[in-house]
Amino acid sequence: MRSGASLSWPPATTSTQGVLMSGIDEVARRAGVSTATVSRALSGRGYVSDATRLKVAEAAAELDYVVSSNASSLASGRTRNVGVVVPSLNHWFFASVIEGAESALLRQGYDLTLYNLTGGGDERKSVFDHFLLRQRVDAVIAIGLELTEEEVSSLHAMGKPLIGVGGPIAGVFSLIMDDVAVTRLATEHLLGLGHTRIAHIGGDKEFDLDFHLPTSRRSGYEAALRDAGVPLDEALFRPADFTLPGGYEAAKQLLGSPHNRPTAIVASSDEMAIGSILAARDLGLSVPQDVSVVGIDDHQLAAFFGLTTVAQFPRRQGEHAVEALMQLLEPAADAPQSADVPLPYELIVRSSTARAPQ
Amino acid sequence: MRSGASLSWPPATTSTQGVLMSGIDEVARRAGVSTATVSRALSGRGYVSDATRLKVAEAAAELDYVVSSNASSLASGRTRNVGVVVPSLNHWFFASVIEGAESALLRQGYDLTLYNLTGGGDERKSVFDHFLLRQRVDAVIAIGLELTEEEVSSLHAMGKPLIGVGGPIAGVFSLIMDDVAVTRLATEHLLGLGHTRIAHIGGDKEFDLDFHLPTSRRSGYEAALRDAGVPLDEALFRPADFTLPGGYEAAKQLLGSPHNRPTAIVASSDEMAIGSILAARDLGLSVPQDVSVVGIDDHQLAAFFGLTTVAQFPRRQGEHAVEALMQLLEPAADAPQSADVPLPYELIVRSSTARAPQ
DNA sequence: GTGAAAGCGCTAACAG
DNA sequence: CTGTTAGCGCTTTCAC
Repeated sequence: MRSGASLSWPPATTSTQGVLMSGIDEVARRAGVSTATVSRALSGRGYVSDATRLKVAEAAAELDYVVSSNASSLASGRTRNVGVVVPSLNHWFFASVIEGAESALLRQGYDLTLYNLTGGGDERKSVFDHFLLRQRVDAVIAIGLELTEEEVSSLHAMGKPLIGVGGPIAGVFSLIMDDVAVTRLATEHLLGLGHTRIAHIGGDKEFDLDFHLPTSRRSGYEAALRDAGVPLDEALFRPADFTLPGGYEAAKQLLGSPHNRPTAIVASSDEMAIGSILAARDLGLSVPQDVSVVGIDDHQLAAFFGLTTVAQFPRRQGEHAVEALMQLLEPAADAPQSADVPLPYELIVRSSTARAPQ
Repeated sequence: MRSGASLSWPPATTSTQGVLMSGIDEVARRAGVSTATVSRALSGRGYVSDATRLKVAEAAAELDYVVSSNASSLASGRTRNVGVVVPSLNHWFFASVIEGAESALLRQGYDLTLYNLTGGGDERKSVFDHFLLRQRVDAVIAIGLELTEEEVSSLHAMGKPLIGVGGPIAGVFSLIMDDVAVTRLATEHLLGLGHTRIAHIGGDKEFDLDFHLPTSRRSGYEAALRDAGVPLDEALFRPADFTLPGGYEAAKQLLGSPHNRPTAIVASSDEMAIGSILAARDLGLSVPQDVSVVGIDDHQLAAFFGLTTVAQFPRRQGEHAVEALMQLLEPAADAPQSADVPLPYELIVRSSTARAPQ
């Protein structure tokens, strides 16, 4: 159970602090300047001569000085920390957005504190009523979450920037994909290969409550068919829950239908698309000879399954959210780019799609 | 791109803080006591009469008072925040441990700040040299990471408790599975079904550098065979990288061998086991009639694939780590349980294993 | 049990 | 460009 170390800690001394914590005044003394100058030199805000800045930097390095973020935050009102709220961690999309945000924040010297709402209602309430309000974060990023007006306005009242990723939040700046266009592209790929009986596995109502993502994607699919003059067929739509097993079930139904079996499937997520591929196999149908499958995401397993998909680059979305935040948080920044560019997406053709049979 | 809200924030006023931030003195005034009493009443440390405590709680509630964690941390030296360092988020095991830790911490009123090292060497250095030292965390949990002596000792010097999960760290208290026993159990399950040509897909050297996990698992496999009097066969071992594609490749080699094809496979992870199942299918072999497969993890997809596996409950490991930490961080705690209990594991039999053929 | 007062370690005016 | 001087909002001795 343990690797030879005892649980008690610190080893022997019970000093509250570690031993070698040098403070700003030690650095000041060593560099022969005032603490104010040290602060300015190290933080970069305010005028300091290059010579002084160098001396200070040296002194700080020699002493292994690291600012106390608490003292700094208390004095300045800025924490250099952002809160990230997610519904769950065990999802490729959320995890990827967080990874992107985390590395972008790290680069800026910011910390990321994570609030995972998997637990349920109580957790959510305490996060918004308590945790996010204790002056520990400068801003919050909400991923794949629809916030209530109350939640938005309490953050709002604290003067904390809030940015949404993966779904629009009423009255809040959000990064969202053009879901209509994405699904249209996937569908057009299939139409271009000569398919006309194209099924769609979309999200079910439950998901729609949050973001209308299922609806948007479905309308992209329908628009593509309409433009191509292909009649819509209710029987070719199946709702599912975005997971692999869900996609499997839905595809089984679609592909098992005795009449007019679809020759292609557009799934609203790669996991559902992979489930569809497995369902086809279990029915003895081959992909892509008998049925073509296209997903949306470019999930880590997509390549392995040879899945044709529309990539949506979630890591980049996380980075993007951070960049947008920085424009608000760091007025000094040279505003490298507006946050107003559309999120990129891209059709990646692999081996799960081919010319329509016959 | 945006949902109707402009990027500028806060809406109009440029006040650095929000509007309605009540401080401890307002609470004190309203409750008719001193700020010191409010602090004691709300934090629970120090003597306060029940009557006073109640009055204070009411006043605080009415004012929506939330302590400023920075001010509190600066004054007390405790941050009520723990740092969690992981190699990556997009892994079932890591994400699950974090989820467990996060919810346990939330329950204790602690925040979790995340340090994801996916980026590479530089990132890691700055996390350990800078981020973890700025007095923002009371302790750190390292998941699936081998820390260098330096890294351990700098945390150590700060007096910060450190606990490892998913691998032992030299000289540091760690939660680890009994990997030998786990793999032995999986192998014995197969032996009990009459299999004797049992292959093992383990981790490759790269992973062994960190935790000797591959080696431990392999020796559990070998011990089980030895005890059953089954001779070892080098040809029945294949290293892989713990991923689904990796398991697929390895299983293809194993199951494609012209002579003495194994009738069963023990994989060191569920993803590799699932890869093995897919490989068997692609070779036209059926699972479990022709070949049995058992994994280790109880990954979220295990049930869908009918995979027999040894569950290792990573969420619980995260919670467990937090409990151990709390014993150090909160002396007042009634020490409910020693951290010294072994981590639980459990064989879950599904449909990927059956009696050996013939 | 409760209040008064002295900081926690840094930043931000303000002078110079 | 740099130093002086006040705090940031709490917690915590120490008296009472």
